[in-house]
Amino acid sequence: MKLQQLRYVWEVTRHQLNVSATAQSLFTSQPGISKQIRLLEDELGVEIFARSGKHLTRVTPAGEAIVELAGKVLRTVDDIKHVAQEHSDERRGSLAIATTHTQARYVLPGVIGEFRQKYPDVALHMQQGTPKQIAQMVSDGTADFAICTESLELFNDLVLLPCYRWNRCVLVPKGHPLASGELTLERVAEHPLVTYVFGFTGRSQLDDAFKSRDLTPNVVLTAADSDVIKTYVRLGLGIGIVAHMAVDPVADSDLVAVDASHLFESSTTKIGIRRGTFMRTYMYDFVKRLAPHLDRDTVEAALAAGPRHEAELFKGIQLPVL
Amino acid sequence: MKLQQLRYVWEVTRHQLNVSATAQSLFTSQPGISKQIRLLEDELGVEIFARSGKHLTRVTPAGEAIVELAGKVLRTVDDIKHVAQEHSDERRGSLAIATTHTQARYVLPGVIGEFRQKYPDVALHMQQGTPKQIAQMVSDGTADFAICTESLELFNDLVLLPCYRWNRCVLVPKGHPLASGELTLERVAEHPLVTYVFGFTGRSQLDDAFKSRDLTPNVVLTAADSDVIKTYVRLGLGIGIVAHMAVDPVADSDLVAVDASHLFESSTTKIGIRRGTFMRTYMYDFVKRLAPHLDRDTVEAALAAGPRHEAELFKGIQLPVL
DNA sequence: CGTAGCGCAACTGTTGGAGCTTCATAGGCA
DNA sequence: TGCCTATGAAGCTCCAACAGTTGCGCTACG
Repeated sequence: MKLQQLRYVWEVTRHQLNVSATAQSLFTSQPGISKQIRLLEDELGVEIFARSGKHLTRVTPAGEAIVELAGKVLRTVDDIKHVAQEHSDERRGSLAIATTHTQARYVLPGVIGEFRQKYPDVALHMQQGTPKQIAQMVSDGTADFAICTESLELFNDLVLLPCYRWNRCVLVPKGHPLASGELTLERVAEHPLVTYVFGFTGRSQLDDAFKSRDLTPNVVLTAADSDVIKTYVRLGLGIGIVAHMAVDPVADSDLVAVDASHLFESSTTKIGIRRGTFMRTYMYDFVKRLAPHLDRDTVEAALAAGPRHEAELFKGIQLPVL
Repeated sequence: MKLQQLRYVWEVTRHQLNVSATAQSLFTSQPGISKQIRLLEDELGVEIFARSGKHLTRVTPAGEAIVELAGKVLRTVDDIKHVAQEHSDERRGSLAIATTHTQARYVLPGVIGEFRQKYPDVALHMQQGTPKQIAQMVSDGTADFAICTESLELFNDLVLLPCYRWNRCVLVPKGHPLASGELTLERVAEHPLVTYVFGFTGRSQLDDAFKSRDLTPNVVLTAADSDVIKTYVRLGLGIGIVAHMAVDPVADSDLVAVDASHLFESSTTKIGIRRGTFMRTYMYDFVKRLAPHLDRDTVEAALAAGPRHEAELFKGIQLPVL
């Protein structure tokens, strides 16, 4: 058994069982991969992929387990590389962050700015996606950190560290009736709404609030992106409900942001890290810059805690509110 | 990075950094191993071993972490092989049991007899050692199961499953004053004792009992082996205190065994399994034969539970008493 | 001062990968 | 429904790289 073989098996499953595409992405030849996979199957005495004729159609039950373990091996190998790099040059390395638009655009710039200044030799990779994709990436080992508000709890190989809470505001054009007077859910529900897609940036809290008052909001447009929402508010399509931190007092001075923290439950943005990952020093530093209460000891304790047990660590902690 | 390189690094550390000895045990040449380790160190950019001249003297701090991760990789690779074998032939494989003399000699024969009958193609390996060695072997991956009464809790990568409780008895030659009359700690303390070495077969419970009554037992000989203890009792060196199950009504009919369960706390024998191991079907079966309350679901739940949390699973369970 | 034990160098057998060809399937289209 | 083409996997051969072997010299330690 060779690492190369495990890598091929893992990558082929990640490329929808398309060997040629896998070969291209790995800069090697298709026959090489086919051959190595065959060799591995021969050695193990089990078919990993089911074939119909010359096409790989699906992963066998044995293959499922093998692929998962192969992933574990590859991640551990990555950890070895990280450990080595940590000991040879602790300021050099790479950091892959998977996050949603709102975090990437409005929260992370400050943190990343400071971080780059301190660690100019750490290559930063930022990937955007849906909360589920983000969680998947970290679970896979494609990314180191998942930073978002939803869906992270779906993967129980992720340790979740609550970072900060945030509230919503209603965004209206200047002169809009909602710009003045007391803001109530009933008044909000009278207007067409532009807000986040379900599964994004605390959308469920929003729905819950309306439902608890038996109101049906008239959502005319949803987007995964606060900037898109603002654009349509400017067009007069409706009023926007966005995260408070997504409002820029200068760039958005043509709009009026009315605080809505009394209408909706606040949401908590968390950082998700795969359990068992080797954490570089600069990774701890990044987390601390994102959420000052998450110092190295706290994060280590959470990573060491058993599945579903890290929550207890944060019982008494007051999170910052953005 | 090659699996071979990781295997070499791991094996060299397990051979006290003696490359030549490692080469012999792996049936390869010393320069081959040296070369591969060099190559790995070059690739990682870190020294794994510190050298003085041409001798490997110790493992560097970076090396410590790398060796540990390499071990993890190798164990996962073994798991892959096990998975494959489970799917190709679920009745064939191997099972390595590490245990102490008392279990191997008096408890396991019955279980292993039945087991062999059902799984004739599973190669059984039994290794004896001190409880600490046993725990280390399972933690290493050298053995699958650790079966003993002590020290297993020292390794927190082991999941501990309580199997059965057992009591002690006092073993005396026929006609000995202790053979009749009520057995008390005070009377026992009047005689020279032959019993288990500390760290073996529930020795600590024994000491605790005497200490709680402010008695100092006169221990004249200790052994790791119930048979050795019996031999010296026969020689008249003193009275023996052994596990109840270590007394054979036929073979030991020349001695008198007086039940001492009212004098000493009962001990619990546990089975230790490394967290995250892939368990073959026949392994679950073995565990169930050893302790009927440990069915597959229970064991799986315990293996999935976080460190130090599996104990909760067994709160309400009444263990069999041997 | 002798020996255990490592590194170096030249050599060899093995093997992983490239390139081309062959073969099987899926899907489009009549 | 049947034919045809595009896609994609496997077989084969050649080559280059490399892991492992053998023999030898060197170093450290008892």
